[in-house]
Amino acid sequence: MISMKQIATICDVSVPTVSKALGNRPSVNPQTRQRILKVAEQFNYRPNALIRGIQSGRTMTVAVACNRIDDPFGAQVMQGVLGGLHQNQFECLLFNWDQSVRDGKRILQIIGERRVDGLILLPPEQIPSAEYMTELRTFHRPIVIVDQTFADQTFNFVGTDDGPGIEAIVQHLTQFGHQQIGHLYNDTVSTGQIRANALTRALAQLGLTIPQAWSRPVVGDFDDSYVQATAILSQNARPTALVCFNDHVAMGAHAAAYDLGLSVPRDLSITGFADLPEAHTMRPALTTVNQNVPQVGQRAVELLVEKIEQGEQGSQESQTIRLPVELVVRDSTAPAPGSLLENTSGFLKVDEPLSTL
Amino acid sequence: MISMKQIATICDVSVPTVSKALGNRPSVNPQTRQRILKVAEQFNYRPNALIRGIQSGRTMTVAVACNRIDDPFGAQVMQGVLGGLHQNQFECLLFNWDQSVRDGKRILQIIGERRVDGLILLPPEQIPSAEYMTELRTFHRPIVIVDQTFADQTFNFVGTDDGPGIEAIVQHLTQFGHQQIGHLYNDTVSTGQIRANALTRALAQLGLTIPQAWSRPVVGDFDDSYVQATAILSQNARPTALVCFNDHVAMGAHAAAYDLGLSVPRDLSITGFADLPEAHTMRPALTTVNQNVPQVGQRAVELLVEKIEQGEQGSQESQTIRLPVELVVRDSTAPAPGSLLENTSGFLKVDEPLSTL
DNA sequence: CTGAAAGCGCTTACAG
DNA sequence: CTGAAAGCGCTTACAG
Repeated sequence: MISMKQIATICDVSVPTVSKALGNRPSVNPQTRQRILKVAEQFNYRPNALIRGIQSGRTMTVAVACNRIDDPFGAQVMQGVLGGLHQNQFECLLFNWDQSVRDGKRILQIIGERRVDGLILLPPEQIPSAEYMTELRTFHRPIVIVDQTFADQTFNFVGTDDGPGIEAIVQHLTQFGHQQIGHLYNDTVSTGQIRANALTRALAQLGLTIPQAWSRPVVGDFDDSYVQATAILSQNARPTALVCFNDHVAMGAHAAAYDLGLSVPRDLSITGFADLPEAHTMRPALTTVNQNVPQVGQRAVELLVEKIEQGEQGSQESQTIRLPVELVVRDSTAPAPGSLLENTSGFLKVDEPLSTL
Repeated sequence: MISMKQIATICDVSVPTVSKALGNRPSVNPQTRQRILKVAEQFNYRPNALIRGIQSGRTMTVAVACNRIDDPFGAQVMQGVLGGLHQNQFECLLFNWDQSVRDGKRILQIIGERRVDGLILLPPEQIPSAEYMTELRTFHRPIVIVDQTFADQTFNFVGTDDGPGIEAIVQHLTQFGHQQIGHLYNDTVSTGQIRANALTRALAQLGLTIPQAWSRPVVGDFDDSYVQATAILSQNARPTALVCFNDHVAMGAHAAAYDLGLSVPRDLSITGFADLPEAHTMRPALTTVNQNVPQVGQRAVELLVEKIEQGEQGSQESQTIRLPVELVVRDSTAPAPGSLLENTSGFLKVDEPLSTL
């Protein structure tokens, strides 16, 4: 690739003159500028962004660390992140955090060496290890964490307002006459804890509780929830509705019900959380809470860019942003078997948001 | 971030000495080295990778251009790509090609400015525009294109051996007694064309053809195929099996069948192509062809790295690599209604590869 | 073993 | 309007 020095030689001027001409600075003779521009064009000159990064102290690069890029939730976040970064002229350096840690390569070392301007952390599948947290602390540029909060949270955070989502689900199910409600929860992540608490609270207000036998933890996604749902649904006494931690857990529950010969939603209502594309494509389509996942990614970028631009003088306080949700009623929920409502509420089955919370 | 110069000042030595000490070069007094290492450690020194990139002409960065990162196929590729890059010590600069083009920002300009060592191109959803191709030609470093070939292909390519996959599907379906076969094809991409041709040919060898009424094009993914499948399945005479371009098209067909009250696989067998995670989680689980998608991504990286390391002297010929596939028989296919085989072949329903082609 | 010099590809004062 | 000089953070001969 041609350099300014080479252009300077060709045009018989000095490098600073080339720099000024190409940088559209005023004090250059129009004719000289033309000559220089023409040569640059001809040889397809590209300014070296690495140099610019060194000199300005701004690489216009944001690192994004994910666990698995093929996790549909993370992929949705990424779509928003990429959009936001693009709008702000930043580029995205993508890392698999687990992979680096597994190899004993410190991800923040790489990020530091590359002088990225900030870091977006996609939700780890589990509460991160102490090692992970310690490493985060050594990064002296803005960080935004997406979706999950950590115990001793002092990070910028963008996620979802989980509580109201669960409340909307409870309202929806109880309006359908469900009283026998089961729960597949994930208490290894903050969203799981919040949702579980919200569920218990919302049900309690209606005088309802979830029997131990119908409440089971899931950690992994599909396969694990398939096993746990099978365990719940194989009992003599079954719940009429199953509230699931997220859409993937709901898919596991759906598969378990299907394989047990149960009909969803006739025999069992199922709810998810997230509103991934699969919620729309599976059959029966999934009643779930829309988290507007790409929007979460977009906001994460906006917050990060704000922090980057504030630099050292900005308030060092970390911000927490939770985006609102909406219940999306589809076909995986129906009046409880035997309830008075049964066979009367088909009109509620629309594949669009019912309410904004 | 502390620099070598600052370390040099603190340790009262010259910058080259610091460089040698930190670079583990021999000719440094052990005591001097110790002093330097200690200070570096203490101030959390990180060598500036930008400088290294400039000096070595190798940024150890590969650009990956995708259309939508939240496309599950692309995400699976990415998982393999990230793994491969990590193994080879490269980092990944991720771009959304469409986004850049839409904004009139030339992606290769950015890539050029950042001096990436190579480019991996994830499959565009449609045959790329002339503009896209022209831009590609101006990039003078190795490029590997994944999954789709282009008309005037002279690029390095890693994808799937599509033909045998289709042949395996045909064999499987006809063994199940299917003679009335429908087809949802996508002839806007190279894989779609190859698969469609392979299907026609394989059926012809068995004396079978697909009636016009049962053959429909799909371009988009789920929604489009839902519409097309509904059109096919709403006719008086229905096929007993539907061969779908890929898993997402199969999901659309499955949803259409479900919504029409048809039972899969009793009334209709459906096959996909790819073996995305959804093929395993949907119900009935999808009979499909496993493309080993992450492996495709991994191979793409290996080929790219090879080309990068060869540099200018390597053969400039572009390579084409097609990975083998295997048929995965699950629950979306069954003996054709009315065929002699009906009710006799449950034993074939295993969620694992039947054969390696 | 150590450091002054030159260079990677630029930009930014500053002198002419 | 133009260019010599200094600097960004390094590395690599080379002289001492």
